[in-house]
Amino acid sequence: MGAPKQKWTSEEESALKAGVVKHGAGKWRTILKDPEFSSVLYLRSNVDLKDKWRNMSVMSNGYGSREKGRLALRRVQHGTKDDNPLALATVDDSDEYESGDRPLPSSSVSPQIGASKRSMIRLDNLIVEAINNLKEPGGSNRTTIATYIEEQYWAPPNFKRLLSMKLKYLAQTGKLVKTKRKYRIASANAAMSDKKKLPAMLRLEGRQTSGSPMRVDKKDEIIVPTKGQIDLELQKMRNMTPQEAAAAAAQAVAEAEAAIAEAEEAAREAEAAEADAEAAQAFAEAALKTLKGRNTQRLMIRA
DNA sequence: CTAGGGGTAAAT
DNA sequence: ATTTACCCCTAG
Repeated sequence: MGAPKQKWTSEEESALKAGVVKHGAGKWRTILKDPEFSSVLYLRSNVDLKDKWRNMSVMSNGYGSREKGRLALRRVQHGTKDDNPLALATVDDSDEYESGDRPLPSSSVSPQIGASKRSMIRLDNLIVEAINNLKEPGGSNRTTIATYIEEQYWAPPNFKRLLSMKLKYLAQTGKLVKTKRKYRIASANAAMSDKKKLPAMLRLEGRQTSGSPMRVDKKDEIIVPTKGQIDLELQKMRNMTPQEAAAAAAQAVAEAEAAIAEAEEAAREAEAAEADAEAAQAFAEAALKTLKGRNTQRLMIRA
């Protein structure tokens, strides 16, 4: 009935995102068929892709389609659920403080309104993915992480700055542990004030090429797709050559993300909706700019 | 096939 | 209780 449950790995999510950027949202079967992604997504069906994309959209953005009923006022239900995403600001500690010990008071790192987060899960995921995939014993330092992400994806102009900001933030909130300039994913039971929410992505990609005994039902098929939707900007991009489209889309997305982060940084106290609106606008502008202008050469490449 | 509505159930 | 992954079905 339901399903045996198989969490999507970050590789799969990345492949899906890259696939959407490359072929457009909705071309699930094409993405699946693309040798570029099939190595990662061969266990998923076109419907899985569609559903996953739906879930992802619903999460990050407001509501892609499902869960249309509820609105943004999700926080504070019965006292258990108030995570505090934005702990930045307040005290700007001067960078390095190497002692491998972070205090993390057991109660309320900072009061926080905790109502506007909905926007920046992306870079977080990228960082986690980078650390996970780099698999360096003591963790990875900022440069290594930056290099990894830059190689796998398209790096925004101010990426370095963003990354530093993010890293600092993640370390502050205990999602990452910083030791001697290296970052590790926080372990499940460490650095968690109370029972806040934790990354929960430290599973080690348990899926391998060999046929797993379970779940070999009716997967893989191959056919051809037709539609897509994402955004009007991306629609237009589809008329370009695949490479141009990929480059333009990648840049637009990267810039939109940068805009999101900056919007949040600048107006941390503003509503999430506000930031989202700005991001959407930035996205559109970036897309248009890229469209009519230069052909960026950078592409998203996945091995 | 795809979008999207609806649902079950496993994780958290 | 919510989130997440998968399934199913229908209309287009």
